[in-house]
Amino acid sequence: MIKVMLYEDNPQLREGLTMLIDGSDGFTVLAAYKNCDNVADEVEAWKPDVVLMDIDMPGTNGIEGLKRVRAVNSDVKILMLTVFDDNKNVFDAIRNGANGYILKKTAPAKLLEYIQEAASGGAPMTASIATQVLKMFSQINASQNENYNLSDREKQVLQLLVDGFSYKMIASEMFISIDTVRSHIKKIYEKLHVNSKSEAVAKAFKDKLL
Amino acid sequence: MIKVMLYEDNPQLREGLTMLIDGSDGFTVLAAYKNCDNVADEVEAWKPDVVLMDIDMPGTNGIEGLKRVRAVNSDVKILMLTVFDDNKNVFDAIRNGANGYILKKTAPAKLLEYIQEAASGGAPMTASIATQVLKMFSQINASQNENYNLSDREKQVLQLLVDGFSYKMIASEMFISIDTVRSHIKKIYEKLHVNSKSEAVAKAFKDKLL
DNA sequence: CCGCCAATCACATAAACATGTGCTCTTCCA
DNA sequence: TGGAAGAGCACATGTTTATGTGATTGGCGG
Repeated sequence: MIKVMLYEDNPQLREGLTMLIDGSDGFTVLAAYKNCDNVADEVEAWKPDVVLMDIDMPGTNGIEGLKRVRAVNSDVKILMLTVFDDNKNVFDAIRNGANGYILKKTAPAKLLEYIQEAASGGAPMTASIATQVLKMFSQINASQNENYNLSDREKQVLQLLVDGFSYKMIASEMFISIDTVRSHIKKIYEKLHVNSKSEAVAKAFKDKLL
Repeated sequence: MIKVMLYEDNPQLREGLTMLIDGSDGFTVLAAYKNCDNVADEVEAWKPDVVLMDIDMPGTNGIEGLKRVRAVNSDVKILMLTVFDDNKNVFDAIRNGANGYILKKTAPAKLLEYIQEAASGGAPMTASIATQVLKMFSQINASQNENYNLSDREKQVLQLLVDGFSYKMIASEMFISIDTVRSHIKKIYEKLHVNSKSEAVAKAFKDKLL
């Protein structure tokens, strides 16, 4: 029996969902609230398996509610429920440890399926939400790997520069003379098209060279 | 009618999938290949709506195949198909523009549903895959924000340092004297606990200060 | 076998940086 | 109302970087 809690401000929807879920085999609704003002205490008291959390609620919204629950409990599964698949909320929800993110227009049968999946450790999400997530992901990793053809030795030097070593320190770290360090660094600058240490360091991070 | 292409090295599975998909209303299989060696040409020739691509194939694997298709066509929907929900492949697939990622053990009815969703612009994925994705996401954004209490002016200066400006350039950019730039930077170093420009730049990236 | 290139070292010079000390203003708030 | 903190400026000194020119060695491929 999967124990569910519900946070949804709209009375019709709250009742409808309660009836749907509570009336289905294998599911029970422990409680349903119209806002998240005391969500942390309530979740601790009822100890549900899954919490369905509307995002757009007056007062404490769903994202804030999510944070409060996660502050005291990282086990309970939390499914975010929303009308729109807008970018910012999806992002915030994911970042704060939501287990899934589904649209309100989801068909009842699907919804039960999603709750089931969440309870068993999966991360259900509507396909349109998943699209958002993938898009964000590829944005994050869009930065491209130009190669720059750094030699092994040059990569070592660059790594040490990034770690904040001075020429002198690099020399003693690598058992070479400081003048050799200079040559390597000059070469690195040419290859990266920069002309200062900090630009090289910045580029190393931006282009994920190391 | 959704036009599907198939890349799968296992003959049984290839035949099975072909029959399943081709035999279902609203779907047709244009072609099925056992490897991706000429995937780019083949996809260009058949112009499918959706490509089902196995990841583990001898010769050109699915990820490589994905890349090749994406090099010439960014519209066709590509669903990756695999036995394991292992981290690295999921990551690579997403990064290279896969539209969805599903497990081979997915039930036939589900599979058709997923193809349908992909064709209409969604990003279907098995719940276990979605879990992986969310996990990666929160890892990426796990980096903690120590604040360091940089003032607005100090943040500006740090930003310019990161962008490769010299003290002189910063001074003229901010309409202040070079000595003021020095004071700001000394203060920044104290707050970040570093003592060189490149360390500050590195820290700015690592801690996502800007 | 010769040339190319990475890696090593040397010397020299000018510019940029790091650090210290000390001085005004203004704003904010206890 | 007085002190803390941010912002601005000045001068001084020593260190580190950036850049140039040039040389030696060993490996690899045509």
